[in-house]
Amino acid sequence: MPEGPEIRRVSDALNQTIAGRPLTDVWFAFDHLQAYRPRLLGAEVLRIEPRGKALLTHFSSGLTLYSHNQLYGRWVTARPGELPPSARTPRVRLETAAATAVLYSASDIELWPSADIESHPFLQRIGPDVLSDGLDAQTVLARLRQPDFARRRLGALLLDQAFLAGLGNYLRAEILWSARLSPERRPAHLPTEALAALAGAIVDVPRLSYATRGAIEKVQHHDAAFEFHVFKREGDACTRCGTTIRRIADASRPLYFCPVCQA
DNA sequence: ATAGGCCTGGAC
DNA sequence: GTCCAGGCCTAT
Repeated sequence: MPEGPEIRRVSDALNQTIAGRPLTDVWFAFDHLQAYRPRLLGAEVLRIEPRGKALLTHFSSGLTLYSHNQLYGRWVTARPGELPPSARTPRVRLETAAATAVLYSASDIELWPSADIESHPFLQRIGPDVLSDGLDAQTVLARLRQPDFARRRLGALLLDQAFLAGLGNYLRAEILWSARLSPERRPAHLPTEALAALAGAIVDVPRLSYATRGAIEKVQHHDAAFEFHVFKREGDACTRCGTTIRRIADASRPLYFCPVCQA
């Protein structure tokens, strides 16, 4: 599940179902991980921690499961003993007395000593999680003003996990629309009010998505309140000014925007 | 900054 | 089968 809000939803669900209990069974599709089964059986699932788009599952036996879903991985929970029917490839199964959690399809799965997990290359590289509690507009504003970030085009900057972890292709489009900014703009050249609007959108838009169940839920349940104003809406009328939404390639990814009210 | 590759699933 | 994708890494 792609971006920060969706990852955090998954993390919430796993914390509510399998955390706080000992593992009654554990299974990995990869032999080099399955070898750790004896060290995990009976260990407690302490908590599941989102870090940008990665998830850390901490166990009481001193191991941490690092997983990254890329575009295709997916965690599913089910009643204990049951395996959710899926055409996908199961890669990890965690079982407690309360629930089963299965990770499908993901290819980016590792077990680390919990004490060393912060030295994981991905965690070393990424910036603060955009959805973390302490992240406010002031913090984001200060980060936007750091010279290395301030010079970048917004279209590319917002995708860079080293700037803020958890933003992705739909959030960058919705943030830029919300702040009324073109992807060509650069923080260093923005007037103060525009910079403040950008910082505000970076804080608010992901939180709105998370609060309204995440974009993926919209596809699955058709009742999520989070609305795309531009993402995948090429050809639609801009909800703000009526102009036709356009799609271009930006940083090798599709980017949707309103050519009139985003300047 | 950009292209290409990797991995997997889904839409066509 | 082909192409694309809400991601990320490496090479240029």
